[in-house]
Amino acid sequence: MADELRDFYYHQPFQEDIRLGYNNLYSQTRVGDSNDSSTVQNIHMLDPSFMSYTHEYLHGSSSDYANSLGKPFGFSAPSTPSDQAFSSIINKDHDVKPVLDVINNNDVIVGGGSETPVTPNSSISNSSSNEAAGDDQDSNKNTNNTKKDKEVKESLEDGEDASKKENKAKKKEKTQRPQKFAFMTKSEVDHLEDGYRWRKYGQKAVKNSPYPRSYYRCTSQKCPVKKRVERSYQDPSIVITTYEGQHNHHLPSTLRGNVARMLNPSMLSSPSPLMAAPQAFHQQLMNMAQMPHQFYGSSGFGINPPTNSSSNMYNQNVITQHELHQQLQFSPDYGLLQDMVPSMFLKQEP
DNA sequence: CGCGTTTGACCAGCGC
DNA sequence: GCGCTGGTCAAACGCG
Repeated sequence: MADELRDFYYHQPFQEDIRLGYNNLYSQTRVGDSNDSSTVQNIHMLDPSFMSYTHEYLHGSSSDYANSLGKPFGFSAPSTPSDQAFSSIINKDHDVKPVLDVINNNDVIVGGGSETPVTPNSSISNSSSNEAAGDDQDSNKNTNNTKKDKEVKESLEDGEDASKKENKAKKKEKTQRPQKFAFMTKSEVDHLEDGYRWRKYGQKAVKNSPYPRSYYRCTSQKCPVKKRVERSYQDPSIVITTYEGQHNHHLPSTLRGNVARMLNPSMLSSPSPLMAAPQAFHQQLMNMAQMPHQFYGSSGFGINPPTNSSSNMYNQNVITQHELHQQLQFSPDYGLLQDMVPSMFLKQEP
């Protein structure tokens, strides 16, 4: 995994946030960099299906929600003895925390923020949302921005050869941009059950980490989805999972039952707004991801957007819980938003 | 026997 | 060109 991505992970406090209904379901949208005036824009949740799936993991779901997304979730199989344990795992032991949308066609999301990496070798680069991140096959090459910029610059200066280079670069960009979605999970289990079947095809030692990284491929025929799983060396209780690509098939029927059972709302102790308005929730997430400024600034919630390149939303763009509650109460989506607003935006009141 | 894991080898990209 | 690193391959192996 990229140093910058890893560093980004490692600098996110993994908060045990029980204030919010959706434990640790954060939309982390770091914006800007102290040395880069270009803020990260067009932030996406990347793979809506996975996003919803993650959410379902934590809080259950209705098949209507899945269907509304056009995704093949048709849970119908009967329960099995393992259901209970599975459910227990999901509901209690695993706090899933979507970290960031790494790549989505035109945008790279790994924001530098004003926090600089602690790791000396690391380089949370100024991941401006320009073409410089185009060759990011592995979300780990944002540090190449300058190089790429230079390349492009030279291309512009060198005539025909230059245009060839440029075309090559563009081609490269287009061909190597699989969707990726990374998140952290607090779990003792490395490979988390997610309803799909995976075959491990590799394992590598991770630089500067005692924990290896495992590579998995979806076992369904012609399904391009891969995932990488590694454990944080700073906090071994955290598993970092990176999904790449989108499933082009249904959930394995043998597993759907378990998942369905696990996600049965009746098993949940507390009702979730998602149950009532899953579509709205999903839309909110997508909106929040794509237009963070609206949520931080112009939404009327009083959350100020990053005003300059050195803004750090973790420190500066926060409001108190009291303020938030006051403001959200006037929103028709209060319940949803209450649960959605990342706790990191909330300044703890004394 | 089928399926999944393990693990050393291999390859490509990148920096020096 | 060389070495390093991340990612993948594929044969061997284990398990039910």
